[in-house]
Amino acid sequence: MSSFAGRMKEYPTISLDRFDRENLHAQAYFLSHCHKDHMKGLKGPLLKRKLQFSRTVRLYCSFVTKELLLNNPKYAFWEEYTVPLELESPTQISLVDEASGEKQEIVVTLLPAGHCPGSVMFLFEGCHGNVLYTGDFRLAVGDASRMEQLHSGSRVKDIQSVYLDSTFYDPRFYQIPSREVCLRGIAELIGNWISQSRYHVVWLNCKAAYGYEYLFTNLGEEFSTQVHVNSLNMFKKMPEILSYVTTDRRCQIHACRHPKDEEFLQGNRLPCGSTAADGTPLRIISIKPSTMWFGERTKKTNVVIKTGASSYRACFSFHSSYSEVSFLSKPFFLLLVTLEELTERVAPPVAGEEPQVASDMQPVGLNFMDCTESNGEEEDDNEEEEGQGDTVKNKGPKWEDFFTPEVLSDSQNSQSQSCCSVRSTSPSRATGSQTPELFSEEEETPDNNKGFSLSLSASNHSSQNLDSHLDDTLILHQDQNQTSDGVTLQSEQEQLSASQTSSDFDIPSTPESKAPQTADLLHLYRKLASREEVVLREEDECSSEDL
DNA sequence: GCGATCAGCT
DNA sequence: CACAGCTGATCGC
Repeated sequence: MSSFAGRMKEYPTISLDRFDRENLHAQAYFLSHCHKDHMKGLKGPLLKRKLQFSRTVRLYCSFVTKELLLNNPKYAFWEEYTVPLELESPTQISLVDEASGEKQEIVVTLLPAGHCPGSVMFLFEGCHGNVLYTGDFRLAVGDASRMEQLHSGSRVKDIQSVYLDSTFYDPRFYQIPSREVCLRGIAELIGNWISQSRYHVVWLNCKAAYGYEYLFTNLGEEFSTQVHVNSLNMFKKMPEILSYVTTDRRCQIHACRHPKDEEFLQGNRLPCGSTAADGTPLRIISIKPSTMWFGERTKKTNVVIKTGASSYRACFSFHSSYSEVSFLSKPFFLLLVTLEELTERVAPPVAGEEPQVASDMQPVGLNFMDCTESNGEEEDDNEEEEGQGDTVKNKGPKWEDFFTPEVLSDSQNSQSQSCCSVRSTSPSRATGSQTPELFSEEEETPDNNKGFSLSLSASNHSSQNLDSHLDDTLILHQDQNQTSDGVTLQSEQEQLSASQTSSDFDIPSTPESKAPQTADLLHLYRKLASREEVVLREEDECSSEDL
């Protein structure tokens, strides 16, 4: 369940994915996707009442999310207060303090999150800096690098904080087979089964949540059929899904549900009650989509596993794996703090006081490059993200692509949409520097507004069985990384790139590479921090389109 | 009766 | 192996 409290330190007057408690006072609401654990308080009577008295408070989400939301009668009262936004199109929103009339402008951009239908990430740009709230997401390596809105020209935007779905942000979940691979495995199993006779049917044991639809559409397409589901209502305005689902039970692929579906299966019935046509018993297999992951060094395993005489488990994940998360977050990487602290810091920090670092902070992601099996052939079949793999290894670090002082497109680009010209509280930014203060100046207090923070928040889905460092929010503090423990120092050598844009920060791991030595990293970081040139690829310098 | 919370289950 | 979300018990209002 998501444990994100709903607010970001930079913009505490807006609430995301939480609608209870303090969030009742928000000036604008954002819903990343339509999963219940991100809708806490959304049907609360207090909130409903507040809306009726407000002229300015609105809920912003994608069109699809609005549709799914309003499909549930309990949320129907949101109809007139919900503003759907197009993907990837920056929209200015006024945050109004209705008591004082005070107004603040903020620009929000919705980015596809790949978690479930309608799911988005929110990029906010305003006078308190740029922040990215990912919500839950499943993005493959390379996806984020293709998102124009995260870039200014050829550079990654200066993003102050990333509020990140950390569900699988643990090395244990190093790799989760890609959607394509999982789909292929499932389709093969289904194909082999349903081709045997019309009485051979498949039951997809899916949970009551949005997110399996792409499975239905792809299988529907592959087998020229429709998938039986309980209801079509929510999809009535989504033809691209609607055409692949049906309430007609006479099909071979089912994803219908019933509270007692396991019992039904025992009795050789499908959850919809179907049992036999013209007296011939059905031959039913069940496939349960569930997350399967592979460690850094784990050999590949089949994405479909037989768990019983007629039951299977198939790999399926709504969330990005550790490596996918790492690649996404890398450019923004710096600080980890607990969510509790983050919340505290919504209030002014105590001057001169060191923010408290989570005691269980881990050097996340340190062993990346070391990964992979040794026989070089599995890269390709394992869908390793479009074979960028081999283009990377001999290239120099591209860390500076994101963080060199020269890079500065931001002041021209994103600023133009912001309400304030330049941050006054952040001198280095005021001058246009995007250098993350890897070695923060001593005199600076760990101010909220300064430096980067990677807030692993939004969810502690996996906290139950994992070590505490995974519990919801972790922020990696910039002041930690000069220590020799390697904290955060993992990132830069993966910034290798030979790809088309300098901002292609999503690079698959390189089989031959070794984990960097701490000493080397320190050396490199010191150079970077002192703005020495480390490796520079001229051709990728800012292009004129920035302007 | 309703909401919030939690254990249990899947 | 998780997740998302239900059901049902309990408690407070």
